[in-house]
Amino acid sequence: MPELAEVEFFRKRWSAGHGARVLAVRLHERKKVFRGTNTGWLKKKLSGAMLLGSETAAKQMLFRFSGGGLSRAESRGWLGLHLGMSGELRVEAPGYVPARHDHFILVQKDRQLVFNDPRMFGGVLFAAGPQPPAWWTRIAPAILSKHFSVDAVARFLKRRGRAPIKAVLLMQERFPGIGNWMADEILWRAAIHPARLAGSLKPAEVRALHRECRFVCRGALKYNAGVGGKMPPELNAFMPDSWLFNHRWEDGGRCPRTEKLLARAVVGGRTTCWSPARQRLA
DNA sequence: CCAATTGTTATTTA
DNA sequence: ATAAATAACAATTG
Repeated sequence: MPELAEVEFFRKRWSAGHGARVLAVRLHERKKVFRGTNTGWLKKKLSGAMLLGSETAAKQMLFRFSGGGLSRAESRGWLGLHLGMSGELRVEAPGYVPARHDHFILVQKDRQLVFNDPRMFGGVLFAAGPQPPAWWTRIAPAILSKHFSVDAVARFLKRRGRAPIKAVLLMQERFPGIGNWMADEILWRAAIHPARLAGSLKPAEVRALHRECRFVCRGALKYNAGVGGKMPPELNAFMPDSWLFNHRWEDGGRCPRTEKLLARAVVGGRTTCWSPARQRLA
């Protein structure tokens, strides 16, 4: 489910708890989402801590804490959440009883912040120290930042020249936050067939790809991230019908620009939707 | 029972 | 050695 904008959408839900203390941490320590994380330590550090604020980068979320079990020298706690394929964040009432797949809960006086992930491809990370940890600072610069230049994209496409462009768009090291539907939306707008080899794109196509990456990120954030309270299956209600998004899963769906039938196949290992009338292989 | 799923990573293949 | 393809992870739904 969660790509760039949905991740931002879920982070905003938990911002209800900014400025409030964590009274208790509830977690299922043997669950896969805690792989590589010391849950006893995390629990100790966060109990009594103040949730200061949060941010997103790509598909990651970072929540900042102070106080609680953190020492004076550590100063800050850094909670990283990744939603994987099926994760979501919710806010529940103080008396809420954890349900199936609620793997991690921050209990506050007026609410409970719930991390739920049935398939557990997501993850919970934690670090303590004055500066944010490497797993956060190493995330590639955002597509909507000035570091995402046509040149950088062109160089990356050359380096990954023999892979299908669809697969390359999913590489977080250069296209942070892009997921399956955004990649298809970008290629559809740029009129590039998803199976084209990345190294075969002409300069004009690389420029179009760069432009549409930014357009789709902006639009996704505008339509998906700012809408309060609604769950993702309903998010598409806010996407314009002029986007591929609203047609891509529907059998017999038609391209909003050509009205011709859309095609679906596995490209680069993922189910891919495109408009054969707009996106040609040659 | 089979196939599908908006993600990532380890392993295998080329 | 490098990069691309594939399998695996886990749970649920159709």
